[in-house]
Amino acid sequence: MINRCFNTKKGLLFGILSFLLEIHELNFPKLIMKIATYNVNGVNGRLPVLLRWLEETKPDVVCLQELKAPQDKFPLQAINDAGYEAIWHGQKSWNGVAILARGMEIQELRRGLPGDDDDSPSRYIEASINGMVIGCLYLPNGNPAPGPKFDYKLDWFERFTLHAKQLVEMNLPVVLVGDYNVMPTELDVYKPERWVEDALFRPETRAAFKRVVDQGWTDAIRTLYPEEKIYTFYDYFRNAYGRDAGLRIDHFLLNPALAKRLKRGAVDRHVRGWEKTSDHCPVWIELMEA
DNA sequence: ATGACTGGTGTGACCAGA
Repeated sequence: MINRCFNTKKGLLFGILSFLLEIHELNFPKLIMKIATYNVNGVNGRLPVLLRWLEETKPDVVCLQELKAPQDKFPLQAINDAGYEAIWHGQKSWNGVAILARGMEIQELRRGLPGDDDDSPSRYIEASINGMVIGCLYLPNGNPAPGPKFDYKLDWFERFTLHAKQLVEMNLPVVLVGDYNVMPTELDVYKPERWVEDALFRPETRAAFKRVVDQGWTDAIRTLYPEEKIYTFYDYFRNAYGRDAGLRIDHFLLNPALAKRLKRGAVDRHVRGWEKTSDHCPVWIELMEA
């Protein structure tokens, strides 16, 4: 078979090319790094969906939000069996964030933001993976607004903004990814006029998001799709998914060192149509290796 | 505009989500 293959010029060329590709693969195993974010809305209740999606799309790094599980109820064994290492910051009933990585070491840098109280909700975890800093966040919802919950959202945003300022200027690639609970512009809401009073879309919220971006961050998905309606969340109510009545609230912010490596990205919208699914869709980007 | 779903908790006319 091989002899016959190399008996022709075409066959020989094919053989050489295959050999070179193989060498290339061996020396540069990760030309593309795929990073995903997924607000699972309960990591244990969502486990079959999460594992199915991991198997289907095989991201290299995954940021999860809304684990809704205490620290000792994180399904580590199932995640390991799927081929992923994990660090997580759990909490009883609500919140909770995790970072998963396939075939790479995860070095935890911090959990919680500078200035958080000791008993603050589990909304931020940060790690270094393969020379890249990854901050996984679950920003407070803030409703009803105005009120103490909205004040808490803006306070959290302020602490996050200060931390982001430290990271954006680093000479390392940095991504701040997760559920921001912000629709940055009218293009990110199916019906903007209905949401102007909502904590996810109020002028103060959008202004807070803009202050972070203006530090020098790149909103990866909006950069890839400058004009398109693209949603990452659909309410369980009123057949929102079927009507495409969605919101874009899950974001990747890339610092300048990383933004130049952005190649592709998309929402795994179909996952929202699965049985027992989250109200959020997984979202992912692909980065060229430096 | 309202209430419609869902997960977690642990049976609460519960809470919170977005």
